[in-house]
Amino acid sequence: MPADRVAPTIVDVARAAGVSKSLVSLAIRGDAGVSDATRTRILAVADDLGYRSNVLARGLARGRTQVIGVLVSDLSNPYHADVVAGIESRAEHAGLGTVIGHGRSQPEVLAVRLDQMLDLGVDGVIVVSAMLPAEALDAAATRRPLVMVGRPFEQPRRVSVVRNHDERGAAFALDHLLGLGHRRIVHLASSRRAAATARRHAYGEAMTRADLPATTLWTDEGGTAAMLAAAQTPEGPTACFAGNDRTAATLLHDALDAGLDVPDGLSIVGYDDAQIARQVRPGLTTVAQPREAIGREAARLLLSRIDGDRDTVEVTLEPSLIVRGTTSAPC
Amino acid sequence: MPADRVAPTIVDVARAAGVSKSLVSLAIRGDAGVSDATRTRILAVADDLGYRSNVLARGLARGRTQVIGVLVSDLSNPYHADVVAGIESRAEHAGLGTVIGHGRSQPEVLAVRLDQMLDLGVDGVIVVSAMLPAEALDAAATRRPLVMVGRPFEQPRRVSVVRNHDERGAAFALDHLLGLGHRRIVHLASSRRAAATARRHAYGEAMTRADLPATTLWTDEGGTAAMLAAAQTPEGPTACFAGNDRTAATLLHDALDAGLDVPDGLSIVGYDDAQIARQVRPGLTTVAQPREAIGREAARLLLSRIDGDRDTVEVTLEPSLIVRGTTSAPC
DNA sequence: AGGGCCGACTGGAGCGTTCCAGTACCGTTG
DNA sequence: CAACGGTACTGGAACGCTCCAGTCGGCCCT
Repeated sequence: MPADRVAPTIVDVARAAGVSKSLVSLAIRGDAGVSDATRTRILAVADDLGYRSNVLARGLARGRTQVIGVLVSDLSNPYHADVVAGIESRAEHAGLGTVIGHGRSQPEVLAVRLDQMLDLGVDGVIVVSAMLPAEALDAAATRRPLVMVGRPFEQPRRVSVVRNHDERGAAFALDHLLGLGHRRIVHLASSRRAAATARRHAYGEAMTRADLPATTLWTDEGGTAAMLAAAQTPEGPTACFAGNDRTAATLLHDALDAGLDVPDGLSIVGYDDAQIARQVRPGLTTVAQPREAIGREAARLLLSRIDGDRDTVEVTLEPSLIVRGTTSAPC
Repeated sequence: MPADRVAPTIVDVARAAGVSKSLVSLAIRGDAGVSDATRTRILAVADDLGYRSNVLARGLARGRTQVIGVLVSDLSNPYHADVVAGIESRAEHAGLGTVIGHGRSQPEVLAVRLDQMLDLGVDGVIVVSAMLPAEALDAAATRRPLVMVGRPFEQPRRVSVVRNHDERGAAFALDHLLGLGHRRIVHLASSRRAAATARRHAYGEAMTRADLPATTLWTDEGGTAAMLAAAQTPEGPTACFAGNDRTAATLLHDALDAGLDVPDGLSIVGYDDAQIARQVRPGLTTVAQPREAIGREAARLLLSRIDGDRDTVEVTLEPSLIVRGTTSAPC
């Protein structure tokens, strides 16, 4: 294909093959009702000319582009990357393309990107971000099917949700610590969003069930320092369940700096199995979300919505505990 | 806008405003030649009806979609995220949308995504990945303007390139070490790709210029261990210039494990200012690429190509040295 | 007063598809 | 042998927009 020649259209193929454009269209889409001989001839000619069907024109005529959009709030978050990989593999399997919109963790940018993707004609959208208000999600959902990954900020209507079971994950973490023999376990929280809140509640319930007092400290109120000071007293906590890995990693650094031994002086469990959990030393014991599975499930739900299913559902997937080096029996 | 009503078109707006669809089109695109009174009336009506211009139809009619595509090989790489942010800010400034295609570090997936984005009708593509063969890039470049970020695997024709000045960055690192008084400086290499090779050569030249012997060790040949063993002898190296931060971080871990003091027993400099450079302790001294600037520059080049500029150029941007805790004067 | 010009606006063709209502031809059947 | 049904194929309308060639007044100039 020489440079800069205008791309061949279906009519060029039709003319070259000596048939009508309608027949070329049918042949290319693999429709029945085209004789085998004609089909192979048409396909050969199309290939020969370097013909590529124009998605814009097809989208205009059919109202479908065979492309789904994925809106992520933070590209550099490996959690998002894994979810996206799951989405892509499922979409690809169904013969759909995927484009990604990047919101740079800014709600306004996120909203703009969402609109842009819908304008571009995607058949549906998966939102991997908890930063968008319910009204923006609902507005988008009136245009195209929409599935959201993670706990929504507020519960939108008309939107399916896929997320990990935060309560269960927190319970895993607490069972692990309790099983090791810890009794004085503190929760270090750093966010008041939905997922963090669920984890915090589950912590409280696990402690209550074990007949132990629950204490939550907040990082934005100096909780990390308070936690460390307490841990160095004889009656202080022997373990900490942090709301996420970043919080846990910071605590770990500060603890080591303060001369505390981890895990022997203080056990730490995080949540998310973020990249940092593998990079700190000792490696962080944490709760892992089934990220790719979450992505695949989200794509599955979206595809069924695109195929006309009108129900919006909520799916929770099971997380799992990953034991690394920051937990041991209290001494 | 009640749910599921079909989206209003330009004709609906025209009818409601009592003008022709052509005039609506002109008014909406801000074309001159529409009286102010009529324009405001049309815009009000459009807004009222919740009209959104159909990008597919516009793209079909104009041959332009006002959207550019960004192809990245690895979403979870923060370097890529920063470059993308730079691209987006420049594109947004020019009124263009951005969609991202994700290649999951697999050349075949990358190629498929590239085709898909072109099919979708993007006006141009920026490739942030060195994994695509020159022929795939050239093929894509015959369809739309294409700019690539980073050193191409092989040099494609018809493609503009934006990258950091690896030679200069390596020279910064070496100047820093030499300035501190180091004389026995080893290079630890882990890749034979273009950027790594440029850094290696620049290391060699800097050493030659300082009249010192150059030694390159390869990680895939046990270079890290050899490096550490040598560093513990009296006449061994006092500093190491690593080809990238991942290699440097591994060396740092292993050095600390082996009981070597960093920086006093061994100084280490990395390259890239990856996330990990900030996470290790002590923080890694490294060379930072101007990532956002690279993205903005790539977008600028692409926009000018889209506007009809036919020249393909190659732009190198200046990196900078970031001094953290892994370098000090030799003792 | 007539011609020319300019600003505001219109109608229709065209972009590359899909979809629908046909047509032509063939073999089967009563 | 005419009616019928089915298969293979065709032509044109439609999708929602842009673009181009006009039309229509009103104003200025000579």
